[in-house]
Amino acid sequence: MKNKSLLSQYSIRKTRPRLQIISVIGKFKNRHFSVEEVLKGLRRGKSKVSRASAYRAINLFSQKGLLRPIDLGKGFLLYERASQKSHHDHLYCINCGKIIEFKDQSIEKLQMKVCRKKRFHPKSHTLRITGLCKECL
Amino acid sequence: MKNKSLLSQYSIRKTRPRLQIISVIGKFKNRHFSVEEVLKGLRRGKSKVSRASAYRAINLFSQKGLLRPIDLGKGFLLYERASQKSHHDHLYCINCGKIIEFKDQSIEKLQMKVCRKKRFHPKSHTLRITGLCKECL
DNA sequence: TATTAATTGAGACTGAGTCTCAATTATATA
DNA sequence: TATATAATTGAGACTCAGTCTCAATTAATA
Ligand SMILES: [Mn+2]
Ligand SMILES: [Mn+2]
Ligand SMILES: [Zn+2]
Ligand SMILES: [Zn+2]
Repeated sequence: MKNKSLLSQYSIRKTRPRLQIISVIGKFKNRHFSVEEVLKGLRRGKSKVSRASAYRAINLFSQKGLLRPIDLGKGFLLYERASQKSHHDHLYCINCGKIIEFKDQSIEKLQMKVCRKKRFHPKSHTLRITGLCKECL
Repeated sequence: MKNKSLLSQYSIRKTRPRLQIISVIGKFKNRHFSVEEVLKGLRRGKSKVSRASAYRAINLFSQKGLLRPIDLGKGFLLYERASQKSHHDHLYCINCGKIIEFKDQSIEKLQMKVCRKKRFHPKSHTLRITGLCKECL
């Protein structure tokens, strides 16, 4: 089945909790989601997966590259399916919560340049711009 | 005295807790610091300022522009004196915790350009690059 | 100095996330 | 397929940063 092969693809051992979590995540489509939302989804589906296992699984999935954590400075992390789109950064509307994605290759290049100058070896970066979207004026 | 005038400068009402907090912050020099570190500093100096007041004061100072919050994704905020240097971004070494500051006007301009294209009104941004500093290879 | 509004401290509380450990389950091998 | 071994799980206690409440205190101002 599809979710099982997804886990093998990322060399993650297949267990019932993990498959249920993957299935809930699938329902979010393209949305960014939190671990607590995954937990709610599990509960709605009568799944008994524990909070600890949900956090463990989602950390593991991020580790293995299946998910990508997104830090919008909300005090908890959001996640997105890594395979659905490649690296990008986010605009975050403080009024309505909307998340706008963008990708800017020139910014990325300049970041690399800064790192070279400082002899810094980047592992990851977060560029988040907070403000008001056009609907919120 | 110096700290009192600092508070008037930012139109912040002068109270003993706030003056003690400012004085502890002064001791950090240029270092980025957390609220809990300020609290430790207060305790070391036998001050009885409460945790609630420390958080309240530091939020107020950030509001008023005396401090600038820095989000390194550690699960809590750090702060720096806003007047000591103008806006800049950070490289953060995951191995030794070192924070390297940088300022890149071309990156800032490209960010504005992204915002214009998306009709987004930026209020603030965080660009943090996480990785290994040259000492940590 | 008296009035009024802002600030404070104590400690209970919240929310996200981690930890422990005995019980369960997946995988590898015979 | 049965068994051994190692990985995973669930329950709930726990941590840590930060917030809240509210009566008591204190600052600004006249
Ligand atoms: Mn995204
Ligand atoms: Mn800085
Ligand atoms: Zn909006
Ligand atoms: Zn380092």
